[in-house]
Amino acid sequence: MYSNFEIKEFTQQLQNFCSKAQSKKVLKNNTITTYIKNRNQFCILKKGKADIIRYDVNGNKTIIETLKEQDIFGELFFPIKNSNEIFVVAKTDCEVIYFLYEDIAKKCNNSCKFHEELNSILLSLLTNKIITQNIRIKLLTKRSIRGKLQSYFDSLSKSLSSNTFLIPMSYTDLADYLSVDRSAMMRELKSLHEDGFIIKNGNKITLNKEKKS
Amino acid sequence: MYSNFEIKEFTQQLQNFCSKAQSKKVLKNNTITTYIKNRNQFCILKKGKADIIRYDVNGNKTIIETLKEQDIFGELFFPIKNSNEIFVVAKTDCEVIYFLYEDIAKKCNNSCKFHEELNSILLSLLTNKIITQNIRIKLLTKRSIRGKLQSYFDSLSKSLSSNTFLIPMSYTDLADYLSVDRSAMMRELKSLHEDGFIIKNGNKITLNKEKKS
DNA sequence: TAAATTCTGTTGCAATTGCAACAAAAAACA
DNA sequence: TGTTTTTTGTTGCAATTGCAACAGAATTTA
Repeated sequence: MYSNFEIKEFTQQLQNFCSKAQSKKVLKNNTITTYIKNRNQFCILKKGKADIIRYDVNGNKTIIETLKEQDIFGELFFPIKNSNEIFVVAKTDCEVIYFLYEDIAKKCNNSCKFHEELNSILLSLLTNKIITQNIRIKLLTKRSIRGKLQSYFDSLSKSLSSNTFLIPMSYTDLADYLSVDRSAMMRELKSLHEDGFIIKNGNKITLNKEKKS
Repeated sequence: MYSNFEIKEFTQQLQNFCSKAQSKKVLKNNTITTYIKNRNQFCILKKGKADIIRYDVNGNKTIIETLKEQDIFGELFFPIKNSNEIFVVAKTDCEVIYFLYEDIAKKCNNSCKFHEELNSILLSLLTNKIITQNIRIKLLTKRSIRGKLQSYFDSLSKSLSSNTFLIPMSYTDLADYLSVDRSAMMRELKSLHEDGFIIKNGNKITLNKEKKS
């Protein structure tokens, strides 16, 4: 598997190697891409943060995924029925590489080194995505809001190697991400604080390692 | 992307091409593999059905994934802390191909056609996995048991192109898969039936296309 | 800098869900 | 085949969660 650094190196150079890979810059709060039926677009987030969101028929918003640098996304992963269902929205100013699967992933006749490496890089990116999704699924399968919060804090704490951290999104978005009611989540945060599992100070959380469950 | 048929063709021949890919047969209810820290095993389910399950500290069982033929799994996708956390259990008699990532995915010097194709096939398998996971996530983010059931029935109905179908697992397992209490789920099934959204007859479900929500 | 918008924190209340427990049916086993 | 185990279907009750609504803080926009 490739390291984050190697992947970054490669994506930075992608356009030099392949004219089919295009890039664009998208300002904060703008739509990076919508999901279009029967198009097979891959995108790699070169810079910035973005959310993949869905609006259901009732207008309820769900954050499907939160994307960070080097994350991959695109229609290939969502066989959708109707367009206008899924959007990718820039949370900060972003830079995106995008290309069609057909244009780039097929073997070229002269089996160039570039395409070989691209294949390997894609493998790495996809594996990373699967890992991220597994973490999300683990979290969503927790039966209670408390369990979801603890699972989320746990993975955040692990990935940052610290018991104290800032929640990297608003509590409103966190509720969407955990797929629970915001006010119920706030109530549960208070209760976790009162029970001594966490210390909450605004969006700064400190886990109490003594108390585990 | 490769079709299911092409992938099947390829996996059947995998062992002829590569001595590192091994296979084994596992009888129903036996453990196919446990997840071992720092080992990078890929497995492809050649024949049969299997579940990836997790037991948490309280002994609660969660079905993380249900695997069917051509599905891919392995440690690469679960960065786990402790072994003995995740198991893959055969639901029917199974045949499995397994190999270490290191042994097989690295470029070989003579850039053989086989490795090139393997890389492309892996890309296809991983993409399929991501799609499956996205369906699961979509389902799990539904806030109510009713929503989860409808989302599940919907995708089942679509993949089988029929409004009538048999649930491919027991209701006990379905509750695990949807991550809800079984008795509450049974209650909701009854209510869906009474409200005319479905006709339930044992494990046979018929969707009422008139009623949509 | 003022106005508008979004986010946080809170609460009461109603609806949903989980838990526990049990009997009947079905499936697995020996 | 008869016995054991698992699954289904049900219910009462308690706990959790979602919904609605609101005020104040913080942030964004003009």
